Amino acid sequence: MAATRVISDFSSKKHNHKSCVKTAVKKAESICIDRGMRLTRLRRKILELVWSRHGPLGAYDILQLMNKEEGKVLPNTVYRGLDFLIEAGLIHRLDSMNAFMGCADPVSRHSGQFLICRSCESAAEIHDAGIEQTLGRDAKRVGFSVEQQTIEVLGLCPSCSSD
Amino acid sequence: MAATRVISDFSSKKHNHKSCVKTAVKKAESICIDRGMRLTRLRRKILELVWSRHGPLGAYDILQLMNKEEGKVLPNTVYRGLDFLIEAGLIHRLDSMNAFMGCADPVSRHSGQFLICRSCESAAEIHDAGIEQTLGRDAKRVGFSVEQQTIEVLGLCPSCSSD
DNA sequence: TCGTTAGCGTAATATCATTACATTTTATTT
DNA sequence: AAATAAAATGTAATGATATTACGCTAACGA
Repeated sequence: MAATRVISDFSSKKHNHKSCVKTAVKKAESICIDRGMRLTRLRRKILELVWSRHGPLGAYDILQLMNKEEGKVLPNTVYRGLDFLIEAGLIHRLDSMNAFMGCADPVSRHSGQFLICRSCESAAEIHDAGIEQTLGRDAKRVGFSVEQQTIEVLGLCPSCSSD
Repeated sequence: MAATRVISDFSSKKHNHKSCVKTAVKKAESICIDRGMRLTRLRRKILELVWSRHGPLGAYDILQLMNKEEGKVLPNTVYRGLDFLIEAGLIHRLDSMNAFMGCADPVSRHSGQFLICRSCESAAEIHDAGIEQTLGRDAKRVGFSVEQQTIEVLGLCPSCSSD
């Protein structure tokens, strides 16, 4: 059985977050160049804002940040940016929260698997190929062909568990 | 490894759907009596409407049906009914669709695992204990304590695949 | 450099969900 | 049976999330 990868763990309080964002933007730039996609100023800015936390961020939160840091921006603009970033695999959408989160491994295209803390709203992304396979097998059994998986686990992160 | 159970399969076109609804309501009544919960006229009606399809139904769809079949009803009323039914385990919420679907096995409490057809919007519910276990083990590895799982697979059902 | 396409600005609107408070119904106590 | 308490429902307003439509501009490809 394939190993489980932790794509992004719950972050320690003292990590240098700016470098996370920087790394994410670098990866995004290189991916977009490779694929002939255009990471415009606006899109890059939205990506940075999504990465402002190690957890999901709502579209209207992003909108607010945009309005603070850029000029006036309307919802539509943010959603367009988010759509592009999702399309490019640079962020994931967390359906159970109506929120968005940066992907630390955008090179390998995948549906995200998330552990979401209901207390501090941080989240970790993992990738367990076994789950993917198992779901695929289950689906096949009833004649269903899989296109996309939503796997989101709600609970408490290590630091909130210990409180 | 525990076997995968199909809780509700994709329905054949010729099945007698009225009997599905009837069965669901019977189960609901017996469960509520057992647990001292009150399945009121309104709640029963909402349960029936959720069961009007073998697939997820939106809250405002239900609202519309309510307005047709009962007198005037406001959103709040529907959401309250849905909250009760979820609480009771009689229906599930599908986060990826903002929609609700009846549970054919409400006796055993569980988070649902769904295969959702993007074409005809029908859905099947399965329960693969292995996935639950595996996710639990993955979570434990990073110190996360699981409370609830959202597992929703989007794709094509057997009959839409063959078109 | 011309025509086409992709990106963005802007407003309006659609869709999904909750809050707050009044009223009614049901259950519990006396 | 009457008084009280608790649960359910009625009603209006509002909040939160997301999309549509249309026009303009910037970038790209021939």
